[in-house]
Amino acid sequence: MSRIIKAKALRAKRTVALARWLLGKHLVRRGEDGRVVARMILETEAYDGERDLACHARAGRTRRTAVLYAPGGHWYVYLCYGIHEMLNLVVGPRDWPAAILLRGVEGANGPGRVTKALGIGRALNGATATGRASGLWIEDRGMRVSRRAVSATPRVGVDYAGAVWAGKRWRFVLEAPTKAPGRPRPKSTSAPRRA
DNA sequence: TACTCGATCGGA
DNA sequence: CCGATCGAGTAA
Repeated sequence: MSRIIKAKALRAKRTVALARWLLGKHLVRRGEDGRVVARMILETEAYDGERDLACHARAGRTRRTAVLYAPGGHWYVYLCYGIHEMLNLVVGPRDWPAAILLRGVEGANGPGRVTKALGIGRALNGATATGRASGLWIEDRGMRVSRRAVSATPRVGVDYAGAVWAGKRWRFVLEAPTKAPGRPRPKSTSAPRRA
């Protein structure tokens, strides 16, 4: 079972909830040669609105941030540190600038490595993320993610945003699904429940 | 036009 | 820890 994520789904929930929801979905890339590669999304980060001082839209609408104001379902790709391409999924309704940075997928840990691994560059900036047309989309392949398999931490590299915004735990990490039988359930010690 | 500084990474 | 490397944003 495998279905392409539709724009509607990317506009219904709030940005932070979507960042968590994307964990376990698959980033699917069709290359020039027609080969299709799918990697499970393992790490995301939410950027939400002009008020969010870590978000590129903090300075409002500019040539670069224009795509963030598009309705959810487009790609936002930009160059960071002059070297690394960063892949973001624009989410939310039109005119609410928000995006989710894809920081990690199976086999690629780190936003710069994700794009390098899948051959993603700025040519995809503004392209649709909700269909095969752009060669890059997201699929739900039925992976179920339990709440406790996800950890939430502060976003990386945004100290400049100040304590309040840098402190938001808007980075979500899915611990790699393990096939092996889980560790034996910790024997519930018969210790008293309360002191 | 002249600056400054990054949503990072790999190597010393 | 440091340098790479370049475009967006800002000030002038």
